[in-house]
Amino acid sequence: MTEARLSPQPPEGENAEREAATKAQVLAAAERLFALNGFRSVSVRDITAEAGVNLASVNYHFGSKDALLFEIFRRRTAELNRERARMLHEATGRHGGKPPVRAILTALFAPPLRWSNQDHPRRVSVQFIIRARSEGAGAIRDVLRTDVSHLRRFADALIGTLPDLPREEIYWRLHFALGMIHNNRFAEFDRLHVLSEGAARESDTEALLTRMVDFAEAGFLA
Amino acid sequence: MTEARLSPQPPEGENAEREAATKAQVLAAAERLFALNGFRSVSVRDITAEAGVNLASVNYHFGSKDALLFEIFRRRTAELNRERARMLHEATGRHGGKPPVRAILTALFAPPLRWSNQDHPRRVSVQFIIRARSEGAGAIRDVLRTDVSHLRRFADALIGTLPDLPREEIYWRLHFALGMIHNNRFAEFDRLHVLSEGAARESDTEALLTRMVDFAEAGFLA
DNA sequence: CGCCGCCTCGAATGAGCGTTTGAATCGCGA
DNA sequence: TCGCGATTCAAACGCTCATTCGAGGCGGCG
Repeated sequence: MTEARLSPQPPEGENAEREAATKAQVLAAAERLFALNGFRSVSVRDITAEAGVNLASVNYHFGSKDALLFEIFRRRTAELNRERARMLHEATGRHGGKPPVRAILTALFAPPLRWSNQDHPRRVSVQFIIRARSEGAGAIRDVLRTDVSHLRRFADALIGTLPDLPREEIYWRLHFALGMIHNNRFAEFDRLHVLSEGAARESDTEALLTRMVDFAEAGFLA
Repeated sequence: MTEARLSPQPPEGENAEREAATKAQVLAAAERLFALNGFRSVSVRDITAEAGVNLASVNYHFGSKDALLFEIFRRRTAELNRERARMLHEATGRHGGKPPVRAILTALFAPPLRWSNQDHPRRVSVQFIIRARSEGAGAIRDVLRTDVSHLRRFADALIGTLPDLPREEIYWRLHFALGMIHNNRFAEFDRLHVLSEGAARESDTEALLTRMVDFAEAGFLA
């Protein structure tokens, strides 16, 4: 966890936005460390060391360690939900208001899967969100439990497309589909690699997306 | 987290086995607290207070807090795997060596779902296992990554029943099916309650089992 | 009765934690 | 160049944590 810090001052050069470089470094380091090791295992000292900034920066810029976690969570989920909603909206337009199940599921699955791509800038964000969802307490848990507006779009789209399926059934199947995504943690992939003796790899994102949509679509149309 | 302890000496009376009462109390309290609040959030003091035993008991009986976690994890996963293997074995016998997909999936899903029943003695164990799987580090992570012997039984059964489906595909779909179970955390159920406005409740275990098997079976037969 | 393992106890240890503090430094408009 | 608000810094604070320690209790056996 304790690692030597390199280049404390120059912010790696890749990022164009320059205002509040310290804040951005903290956000990036914290997201990465939280995603890999969880919230309670990572100390403020770990974060500031990795970011190459002073220990007090976290409390100065974010107020507390909890607030920092929530801030990252808020940003990433908003980003993810926006992308999903955009894809759902596009699919709705493409299909005259009633997108097929396959298009709805693709809008749900594609964003987190594409983010998981090897060289995607949001590579760790999906892992972060999954961890924050399951480990997060307090404010995060409250949001998870009460804010269902994002999911409702998808539930409503499915209800419109599958009018003969009882709503209760649709909610359950949506729950199952979400479980399929949340299981995409590094550790689970590792187990899959071992079990399949290397045959099943998640590196081909589009193939995995097709697989997941196939599976879930069949479940919804059962 | 800090709670007044009641009846420190008499072990609640319900449990017949009396040897090493302290050890058993610690195991029960730790499992419950870990399941509800996670590993890092729960202190040894919380556990011993809830169990009504001395602070030093954990280190005396188990060596360390980490070892305690691993011990509970080992016991519960062994128990769960045994139950699953038993059901798979029975289904295999019932169907002359080639159980249908539905029977295989039922053997996989039924044990954790039945444990989740309101008045089942293993009610918190499923939540504990799910949390330990996602939060556990060190020894637990190693076991998760390398010990696939239990899953292999199910993968092999599925391969035998679906000889035309590429093995790689079977491994992926098994991965998806496992995700459906791991998503059965209290917080996710809460969200489902809100989304469905109370329509979807997990209290009817057998109905939920049928739903899950229906969904996953369709995915496998797609 | 007296000894001896096993177990329990209260107390202490030292490390690590999140957070606070007040001074130093920076960047920039006047 | 000066002044000032925003930021960064090293240091410390107070607290909680897992773990350890040595003394004491207890039960069974000689």
